[in-house]
Amino acid sequence: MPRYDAKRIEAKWQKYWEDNKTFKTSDQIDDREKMYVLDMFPYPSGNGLHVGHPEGYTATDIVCRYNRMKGKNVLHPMGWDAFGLPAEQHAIKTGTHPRVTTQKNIDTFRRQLKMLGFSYDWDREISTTDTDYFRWTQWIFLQIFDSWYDSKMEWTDESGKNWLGRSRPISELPIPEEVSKQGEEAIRRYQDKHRLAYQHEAPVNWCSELGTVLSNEEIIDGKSERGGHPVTRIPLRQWMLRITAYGDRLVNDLDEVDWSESIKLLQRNWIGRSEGAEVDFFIGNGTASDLEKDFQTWKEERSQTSFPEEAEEQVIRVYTTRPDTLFGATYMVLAPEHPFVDRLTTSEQSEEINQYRTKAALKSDLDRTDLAKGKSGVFTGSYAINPVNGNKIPVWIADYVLISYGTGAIMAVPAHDLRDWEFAVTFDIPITRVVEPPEKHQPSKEEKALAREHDGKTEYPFSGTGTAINSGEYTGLKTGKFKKQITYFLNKNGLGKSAVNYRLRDWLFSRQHFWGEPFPIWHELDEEGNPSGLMRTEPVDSLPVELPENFNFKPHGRPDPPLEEASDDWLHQTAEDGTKLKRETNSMPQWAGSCWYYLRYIDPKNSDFLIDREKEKYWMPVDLYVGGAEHAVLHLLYARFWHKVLFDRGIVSTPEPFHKLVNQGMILGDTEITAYQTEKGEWVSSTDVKSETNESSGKTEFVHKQTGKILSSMNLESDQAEKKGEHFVLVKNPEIVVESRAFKMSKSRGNVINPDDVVYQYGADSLRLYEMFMGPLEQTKPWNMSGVEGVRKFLNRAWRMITDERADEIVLNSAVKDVEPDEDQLRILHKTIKAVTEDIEKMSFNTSISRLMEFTNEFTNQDIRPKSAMSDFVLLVSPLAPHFAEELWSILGNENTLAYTPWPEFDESKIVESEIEIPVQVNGKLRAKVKVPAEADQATIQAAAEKDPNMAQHLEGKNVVKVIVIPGRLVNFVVK
RNA sequence: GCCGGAGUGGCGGAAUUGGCAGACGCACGGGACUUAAAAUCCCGAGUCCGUAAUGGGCGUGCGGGUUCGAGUCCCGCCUCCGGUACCA
Repeated sequence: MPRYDAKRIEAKWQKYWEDNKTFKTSDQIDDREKMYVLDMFPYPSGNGLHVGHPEGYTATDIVCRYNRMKGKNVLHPMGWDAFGLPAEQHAIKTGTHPRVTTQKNIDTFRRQLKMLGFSYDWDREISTTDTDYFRWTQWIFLQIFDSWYDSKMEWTDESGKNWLGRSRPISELPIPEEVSKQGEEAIRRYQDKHRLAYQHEAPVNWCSELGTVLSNEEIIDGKSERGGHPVTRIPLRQWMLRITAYGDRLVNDLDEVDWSESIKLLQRNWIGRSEGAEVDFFIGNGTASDLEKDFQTWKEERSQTSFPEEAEEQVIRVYTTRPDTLFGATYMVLAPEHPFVDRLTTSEQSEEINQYRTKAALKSDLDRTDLAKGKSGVFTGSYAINPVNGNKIPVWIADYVLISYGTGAIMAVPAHDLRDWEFAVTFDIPITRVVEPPEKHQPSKEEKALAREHDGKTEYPFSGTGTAINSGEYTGLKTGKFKKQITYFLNKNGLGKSAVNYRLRDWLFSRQHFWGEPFPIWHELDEEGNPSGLMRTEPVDSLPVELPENFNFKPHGRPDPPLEEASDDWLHQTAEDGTKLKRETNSMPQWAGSCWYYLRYIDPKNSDFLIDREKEKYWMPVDLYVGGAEHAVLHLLYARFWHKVLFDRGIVSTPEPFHKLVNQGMILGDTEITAYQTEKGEWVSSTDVKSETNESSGKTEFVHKQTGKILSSMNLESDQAEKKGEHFVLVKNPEIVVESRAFKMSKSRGNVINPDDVVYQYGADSLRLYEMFMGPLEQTKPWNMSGVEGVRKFLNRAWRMITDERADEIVLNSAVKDVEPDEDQLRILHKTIKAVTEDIEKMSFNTSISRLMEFTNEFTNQDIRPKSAMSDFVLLVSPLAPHFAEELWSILGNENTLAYTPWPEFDESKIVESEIEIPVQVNGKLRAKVKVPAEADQATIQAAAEKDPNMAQHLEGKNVVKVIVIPGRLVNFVVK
């Protein structure tokens, strides 16, 4: 009668753990080794938990439970990344305050997580929306606001490590004399320009129909996701964080962390560090006729002074990674948004230029991508002088040059840059070759694609390195050497300097939303009530700046933030000196709260500081961080950046926050078999079907490749299809190929698995076990409901191995006896302990479950099951199926939770077998197996193999050339 | 296009990092128990040839190579998944 009853057991132990605070981590630091295991905290959406969440959470839970039993002091917290758009959109629709919606969702998530039996210390729960939490988010923002980056500062941290570059208090920023001469306000503005948090006009996606600003994710094909309304890009005042200052350190410190190489590479590519030079090209005062003469004078002056920090009006500054190709620069290109465009445009060209600029401004990023096929641009009518050879070259504008990268202007070397080549060919601009490819060089695919016929010859661009030609005194130099020498020359003559650039842009840190952290910033207003551009910070002791109450969530229809409509007492204030102040009305992006939550868990209730110094030193860094790969770039980059600022400012002690990172793979829906039919019901092989996006409706359609007819798709049951050769085909019509694959879970596809249902039907331990048994943690895997049933059957079996299912009371199975295990049993037990231990250490949970299944299979066949072996087994399953294990542990006669019972140790000597079976091969093919003593030497093994009756026929009449014997492994006869 | 990851039975996946391919599980087939079903237990199973085996051939996306020996290493392709979009 007492079968394994997951529902009863799970409720019982969840209550026990909660009542006894079994997993509470003490506030006191002790001398045990620490282990900080962190999950990426979820955004509590209205849909509740999906099966992807428990995957990572189960993995970390196993690691935690295992390490507690190993005697470590484990910190394992959970919380909520609870600011975000959906709650605000819900508020606009219904008027319900986002706080209410959010609280409701959090309650659902918490209930669901508790139902799965994770060993979180719930006393440390935090939400980014708690005023007590975002008080410190704002405080950190003020630290960033109060910092400037001194890239030249050399310093040593507490551990004795040397660093170059550090964020320092803005009060330590050296003020140039010409600035301080202009007085207090000039100094303040100079400081504001150097802060790590600064303001900047940046384009936003404005949708006038919806009356709101949209994020990139809310735009599909240049139209709003909701309603399909047009979106335009308009400039708006925004907050930026100077993450590029940390570009080098964000790249370098990746060497210090234990992350997969592919994630590190992803980050490196995202940062996209490149080395090159900045060079000034002389343009004079607009369209001067004496350009060449003025150039000589300018060059003279420059050689006396040095390369100026900021370019003057009379030069175009460019960034290039190939200063060695300077002699081949035959034109220049400015981004359409470049501030010099107006000045450089001649009256004849102005109409064309303006048209082009208007067109470019309307283009979203996507349109620009569409335009990637082919180059467009307009000549400004003006010229610049190439500083190395004095050549007069035309200045163009083109949208293949981006205003946001480098200096927003390039020198174009068509012979050695594929984009410049394409542009020059299109507009018939001269091409000068200045690099000779290495002798055996063959043009690459891309280079071949751009071939042109010129003077009867086929010409290709060449973007590689080689030997300089047509480069004056530098001719004959190899590219690398040339770069060094020319950079030295440019620097000496004040014409250029070496420079580093990043693909990474400064972080756009403001959003035009209500449901986010307010900025602790006041703007000073002048007599007319307009912002003067000067700012004040909210005093630290009056943080947090809370969101206004009684707010009307309906959009006000302007691009500026919704908080502009907040009540006057929130929005305005008069300072003690009588200055009128207006609050910053942008809010922080959702990333803000997730940038430092791992710190707050360590000391969640501290009301004096964001984290206690000693606790931080004990617990940081996070030892294991598990989450989805979708955060591999942005979240991890932003959090690392904040952490480094806090490190520089002495608030945290480690340069990196997350030591080991693991990304769990996605869980797909159940495998679907799809077949295609014409309107008339004729089957069409999936190999003859292509999918297309319908232009007008935006929906995906299936089209017959040969006839172009629209097809319908239908899902089949698995017994309607079978494998034939490479493909699956219809059982009834094997000519027809069908598709068999698993898809991402989505509401629209209707293949979403709800964890609540799985727990209801099979229990939390089965869900946990199945998610781990599916395959390697980091891999993408399809869900399969009967797999859950499989692990459930395993739990049933293991339950029966220990208890007597047929008894009326819960009692031990009569086979379980208080006796010593025999030699075989000991070997199985110790082999299992060893394998499970090593697999958990490797986070190879799927194989550790296999081991436990093998153990169960072995021991259910035994008539006598020693109690000690059963106890060890229960301890081994406990991290994976904790409720199940706790219940069996108590049935085995133990009083307390097993959560802190020492992990079983294995004894290698108990594992070795006295006699082993060794495969015997002939020419690498398995022909026999022989039993030999485990420690048999080569000669003994070979003799045993030769004696084997099966071997005689294989060796008969053959000439044995060589015999390979690997003791303990195999024998291979090489014969002719 | 570029970057990254992956291709092993009907399916999910294992394989001391060069040494018995297919552990473990699902699905499937056969049997036992049962009046019957569920549950449970036992047996079978990569594939082809063969009456059978302790038989033989072929088998880790495809084509080559290195090696006594390759799922694993090297060279050249193909397919799928994920990321990214003119970064000078």
